[in-house]
Amino acid sequence: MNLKSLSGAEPQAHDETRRQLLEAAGEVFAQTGFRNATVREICRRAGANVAAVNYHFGDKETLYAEVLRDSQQKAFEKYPPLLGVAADAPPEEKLCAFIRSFLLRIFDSGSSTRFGKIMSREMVEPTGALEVLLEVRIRPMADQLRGLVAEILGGPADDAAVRLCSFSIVSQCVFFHHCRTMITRLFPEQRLDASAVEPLAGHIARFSLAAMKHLSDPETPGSKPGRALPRGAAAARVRRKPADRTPQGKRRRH
Amino acid sequence: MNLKSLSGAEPQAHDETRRQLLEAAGEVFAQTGFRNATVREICRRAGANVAAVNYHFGDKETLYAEVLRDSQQKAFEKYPPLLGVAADAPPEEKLCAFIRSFLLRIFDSGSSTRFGKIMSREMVEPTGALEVLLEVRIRPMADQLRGLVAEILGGPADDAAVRLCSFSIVSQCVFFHHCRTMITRLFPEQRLDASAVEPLAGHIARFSLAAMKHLSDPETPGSKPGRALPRGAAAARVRRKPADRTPQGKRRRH
DNA sequence: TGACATATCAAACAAATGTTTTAATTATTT
DNA sequence: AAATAATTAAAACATTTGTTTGATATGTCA
Repeated sequence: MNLKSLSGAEPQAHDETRRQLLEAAGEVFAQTGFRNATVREICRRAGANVAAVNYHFGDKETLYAEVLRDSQQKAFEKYPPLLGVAADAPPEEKLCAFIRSFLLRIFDSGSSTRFGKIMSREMVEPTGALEVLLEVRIRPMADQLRGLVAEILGGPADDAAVRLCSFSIVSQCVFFHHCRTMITRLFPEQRLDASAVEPLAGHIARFSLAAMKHLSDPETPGSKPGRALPRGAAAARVRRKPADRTPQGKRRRH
Repeated sequence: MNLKSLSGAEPQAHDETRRQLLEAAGEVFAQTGFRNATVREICRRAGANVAAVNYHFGDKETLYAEVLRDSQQKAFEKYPPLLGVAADAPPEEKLCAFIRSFLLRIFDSGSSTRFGKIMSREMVEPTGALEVLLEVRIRPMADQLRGLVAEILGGPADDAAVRLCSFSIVSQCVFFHHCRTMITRLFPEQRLDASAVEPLAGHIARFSLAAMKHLSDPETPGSKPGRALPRGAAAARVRRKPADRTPQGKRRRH
């Protein structure tokens, strides 16, 4: 007897299992990462057999690649980099949109949150699946941002300066996601969900624009690049005192 | 017969194994993270038996906690937050030192690099060992930074603004470590080791100081906080076309 | 030297996990 | 309806991995 027809939740039973696997895998991978995720847990959530992943996707890794591709596509479909601004808008306004979209892609409470979570892990522990995404999505986005920054900075294009400023902008965006754990523990009052996007995007945009507009002001301190570091001053080491030598493990029976 | 005395590399054989375990564990944990690291690999590098970790530390987790404590202590001993500035120096100068120390702690090519690598992973996947570190090291450092920022911003202390600016500063520092993978692939020419610290610190300091000095300038765009988002515009989804239904796995024999 | 605590080692254990196998079931086509 | 292909299911497999065990060796101290 067909169990599916009894449960009565499947419109077409054709590749329903496959879809549910993808869905469940998205949750699990986002929550625990590629390596920590188990195909058993994925199949359990999908209501499928343990062998289902291998049957439908070949192996765990291809399933993961599929999930990454899927979540990335959905995230960028929903929040393209220049969401809601005209093509001829001034670069400052485009930058605001860029930042806002970036944060939305990370903080959206829907299933596209997966993208942010998975990307966070890919940063620390990249898998093969990152390669394609890098060329297809990340590099074009990086180019786009550098273009905006160059426009805003004005004057003769200094590649290094443009790159560094782009880093500064992106870093502020990813920070709130990557360091979420730490931020939440240090500042429990700091909201870190979709409702936080507007204020955060506002701050990042204002901070970065103010910085770029006045980066070359002569009065700014800290702009002495050749400044040497008094390294020796703090290099004095404290000798570690010999501590208790008893084994730290569970007490042995001797 | 004593193998150690034959190999002739141990000054005092007392807790030499323990020390070597700690050293090897530092490498392995930094390289692969807590969960991916195997005690077998650690013991192999330490030239010890598989049981050594459990004998000397009880279990893998306590060993990890010990490694984190150790690397954190070394990193902050070598690079305290306000490395090389006088106590009565102006806040701008202190901020420069703060940023430089932060980067040095992350990029130092010695064994203290472990601290940065391990912390990166703790961010994404925190373990119990993070708790103590948070209160002992991170919170004081966060307070210190907020103090500096408040001084630099001047005027009436706006807690939220101070916090956001602190985030902006720290985010730029951790970015270069956390997103190392991506940065290196996008910009192979960007150096990301100890030699990069001075230029990076210089940029971050200049960028952030310029931002804070001119954050409340009226001419800065992007400071319209209530700006609504045209959400509906991009929400149109593309229907996925039904694709080839053949199983993706290894061909079955049927 | 002999007794006792400490340390090391090889082997085994137990649990987790990605994958495969074989059979049964369901869907599709002839 | 019969035959064939696609899918699901239960069990087993093979490997990895943290930990434990029991024996053996080593160092210390009476």
